[in-house]
Amino acid sequence: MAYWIVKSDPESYSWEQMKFDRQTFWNGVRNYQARNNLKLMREGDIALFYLSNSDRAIVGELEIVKAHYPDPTTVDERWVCVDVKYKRDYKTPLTLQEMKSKKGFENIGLIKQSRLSVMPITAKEYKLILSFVE
DNA sequence: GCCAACGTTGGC
DNA sequence: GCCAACGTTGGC
Repeated sequence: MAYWIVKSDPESYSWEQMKFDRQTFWNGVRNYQARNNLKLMREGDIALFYLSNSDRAIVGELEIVKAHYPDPTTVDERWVCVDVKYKRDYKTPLTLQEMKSKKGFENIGLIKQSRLSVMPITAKEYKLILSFVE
C-alpha cells in the first residue's frame, strides 16, 4: 500500500465538494510527472487531500478505488485519471506553514516541488502527518 | 497582485 | 538537440 498527496485548488474543486460527491474521478492532470504518479496508484492506496492557494493545508484523506484509466475529459490519450473515494476528515488540518516549521518534512514533495500536483509520500511521512492531525 | 520555479513549445 | 520565449502554478 502506498501513500500520496493530491492537490486541489479550492476554487476549482473544494473539500466540501469532495465530501458531497463522496466518490469522483481525479481528472485534469496535464503534467507528465503527476500523470506518472497517477499510473502508479493502486486500489486501496491512500491519498491525502491538500488544498493549495488560499487554504494551504492537508484536510483529510481519500482512498483510491480504481487504478488509472484514460481521462474521459480529453481525447488526448496521454492523460489518465483514477477513481477516489472520500475516507475521512482530519480533526486538525495540517498547514503548509506547520510542515515547514516541524522536523521530518524536509524532503516532502509538497515543499521541495511545490508545483507538482500528485506526489508520493513515504509511510514514515504519512505517520508523521497523522501525528499532527488526529 | 507579484514573482519564482518550472514545464512546454517551437525556431534554429 | 539546444535554448529562448512563453505559460502556468502556487506561495507569499
